[in-house]
Amino acid sequence: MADELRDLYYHQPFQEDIRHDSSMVQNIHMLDPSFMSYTNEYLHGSSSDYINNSLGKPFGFSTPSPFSSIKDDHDIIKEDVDANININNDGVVGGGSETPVTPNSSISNSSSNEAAGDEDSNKKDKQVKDESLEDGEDAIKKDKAKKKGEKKQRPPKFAFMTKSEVDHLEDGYRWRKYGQKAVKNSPYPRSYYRCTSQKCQVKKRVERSYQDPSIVITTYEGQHNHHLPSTLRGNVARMLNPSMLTQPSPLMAPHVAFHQEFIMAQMPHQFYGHANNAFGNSPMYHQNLTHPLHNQQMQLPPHDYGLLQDMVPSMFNLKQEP
DNA sequence: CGGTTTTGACCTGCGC
DNA sequence: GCGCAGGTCAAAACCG
Repeated sequence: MADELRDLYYHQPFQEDIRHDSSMVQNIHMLDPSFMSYTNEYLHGSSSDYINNSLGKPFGFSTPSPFSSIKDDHDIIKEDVDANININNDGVVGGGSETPVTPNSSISNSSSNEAAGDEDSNKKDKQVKDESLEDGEDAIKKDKAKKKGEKKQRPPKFAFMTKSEVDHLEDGYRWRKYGQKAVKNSPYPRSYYRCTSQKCQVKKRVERSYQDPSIVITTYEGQHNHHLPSTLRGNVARMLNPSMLTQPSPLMAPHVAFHQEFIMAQMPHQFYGHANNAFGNSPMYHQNLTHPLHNQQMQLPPHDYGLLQDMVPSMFNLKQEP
């Protein structure tokens, strides 16, 4: 399993910056809670191992070419889903024995994160119940009782790193910042955002790597249950239009203030399965694709958009429509 | 004026 | 039980 997962999804736009370490790659998976603990451990600076191990190789890219390694979209999806099933059932990532073991073990971090997710989910539940029940306290008590008895499922998460001068990267959705916290061992704070759409509980965390301040780490949690805001939709769609892959994009214009490059991304099928996901519409991805430095390797045959097509199927469908 | 950001307080879980 | 860290709340400030 670990071998199968290896080399999938991992893009390596900065080969000069990111050292290969496939032994780490196989321990990472976007939808895997263990992976999240991994990212926490290695990116959030909660462990000294972050300092020792992650410099220059936090995600251990092992694939020379972003797309050449992607043999078949369907295979990837299948493997991805299978991996998630295993991960969710076992609670341990495949090849877990190779998961970095640190004083703050990934397991403990995972449980911590999971607890946080549970907490958050419970709060959401609380809010919903408070709205539906007149006796809010009873609802809270019930939730607390429920919380002790059973383990709630975490919403899927995935994280990626982007080289950017701006913290909050435009991804086509509207976000409201609801918190900011100082990150231990990091001079850079972590910001918490929530999708502004009603009933959409997608959240994201944004923080800057203190190892490389030019890198922004974005973690999405949940799945959008709505379409892109209409005002943004056109721009995003245009940005993701495959015909633009080898052409200058509006975002690539010289006047664009920031330069951001996609350093790492994993696209769990659950996320890019439909167009209305947080990542599939990310202009960051597009920018990476269109970056002059990467144009060569990013140029794709017109008939095969590979991962991009999988990420934003509706965009491709759109193109076919009159 | 409505939406967003800021920021200190609060809550929760975990490790010791 | 206590302290710490992560995450969230919510009032005030800010902004277009």
